[in-house]
Amino acid sequence: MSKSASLIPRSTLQEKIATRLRNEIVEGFWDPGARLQERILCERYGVSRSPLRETFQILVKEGLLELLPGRGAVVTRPTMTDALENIEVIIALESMSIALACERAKDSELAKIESLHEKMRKCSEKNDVENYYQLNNAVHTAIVHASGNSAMIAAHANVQRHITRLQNLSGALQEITSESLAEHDRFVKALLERDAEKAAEELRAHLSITAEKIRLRILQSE
Amino acid sequence: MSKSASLIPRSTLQEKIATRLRNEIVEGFWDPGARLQERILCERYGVSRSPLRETFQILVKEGLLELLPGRGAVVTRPTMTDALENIEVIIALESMSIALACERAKDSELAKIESLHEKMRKCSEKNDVENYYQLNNAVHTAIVHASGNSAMIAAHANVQRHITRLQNLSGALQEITSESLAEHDRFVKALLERDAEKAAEELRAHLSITAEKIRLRILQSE
DNA sequence: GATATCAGGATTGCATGCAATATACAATAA
DNA sequence: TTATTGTATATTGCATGCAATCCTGATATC
Repeated sequence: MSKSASLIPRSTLQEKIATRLRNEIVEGFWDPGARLQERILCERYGVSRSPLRETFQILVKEGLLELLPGRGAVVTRPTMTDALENIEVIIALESMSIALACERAKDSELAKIESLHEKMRKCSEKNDVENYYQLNNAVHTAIVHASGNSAMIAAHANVQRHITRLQNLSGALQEITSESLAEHDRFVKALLERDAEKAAEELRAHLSITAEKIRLRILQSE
Repeated sequence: MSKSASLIPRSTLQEKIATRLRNEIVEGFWDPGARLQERILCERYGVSRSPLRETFQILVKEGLLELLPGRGAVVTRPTMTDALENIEVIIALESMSIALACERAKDSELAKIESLHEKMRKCSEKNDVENYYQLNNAVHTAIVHASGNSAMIAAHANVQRHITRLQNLSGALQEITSESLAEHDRFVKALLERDAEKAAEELRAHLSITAEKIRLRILQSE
């Protein structure tokens, strides 16, 4: 009990800055295209340039920043085309996840998903838009977690972040509709019955409709 | 033609270091678990600590390094369990990609894939293991590119890297077998016929066999 | 012999310094 | 006016400095 005194790892400065800056970008505090000057962020977060610049590299990898050599960091500008590409990746990851979840997830995990789904239904009945979105995302995330595959979870989180950001920036992509809820009903039911093929198909169908809506938006804006 | 003189962006030091260090880790020059001391790498690459430390953050995001606060950078130790998780993500991404490619890819792209496939067949006939692996990877990567989805391409590259690394570290995961080649034949044929459903199914079947082999290895080693 | 203690040096985390580049703006020319 | 040049300032890219922490190994203790 002597060798390593600090088994509880300290949290690093970059982690903290990354968390703050990431949230501020995803929530729209910094506009897409905005230039992030080092001096200003250093003052804002009360740190020096070294940990800040290391944080920049993290957020570049997350697709939230772009680094222009000699000109510093710029907030990326997510487009509807990006959203469509991301949704297609999400379809791939979530349909695989739900199939794996049917085979592997513990009953308690499935029960948890059902409970989130039911809460979401309540919100839809009360027309509680804010919580509806959050629970919607929570259901999808929970399904990926239920796959028990941490690489899948990481890949999904990376892509999900962009969708969330575009929802924040451009108003919600999805509305509360009875169709959407019915689709959720179907894939959750199949999941609870552990019918992998059906669950994957229903989830794919649900997400494809979102993808189709985005395609329409892209056509409109051209 | 005056405002921005440097439209051709300079390459940054971190990029160069990242490329070198990434290759060295993937190719096994630095052992898994090895501690990377800043001073040693600075001398090796002829740079100072600032750009090196920024590079560390990049490779952490790529899953090649781990940063232990106060103790610096350590090369990650990929396991067979990781490989299995990664293969499952690859199944998700590639089966979606091949379906999209059936719908969208240009004839020339499909022809390119066919040509890679045929080259691979030649290597298998000549028992040219080295090139067989490379072409095998090239076929899979080309299919993802043919999806025309850059988010998919990026996600796939991230995961593929780990598989490649584990192949380098632990000897090849796949051998040249007539079955494996026959599987390739089947999904390439379906792709050329633009039969999305069949192509996805055949590719999934092919990759699932790799996954199964990894599962066996995991069981053996326990 | 095994474990604990504790300097001393090495190494990291963060701050700062310096030169090169980019930006902003005023003066000038077309 | 609009475009162009020159210059001062701001900003970035990389190097270095300093204090806190970690590691090593020599000594002490059981």
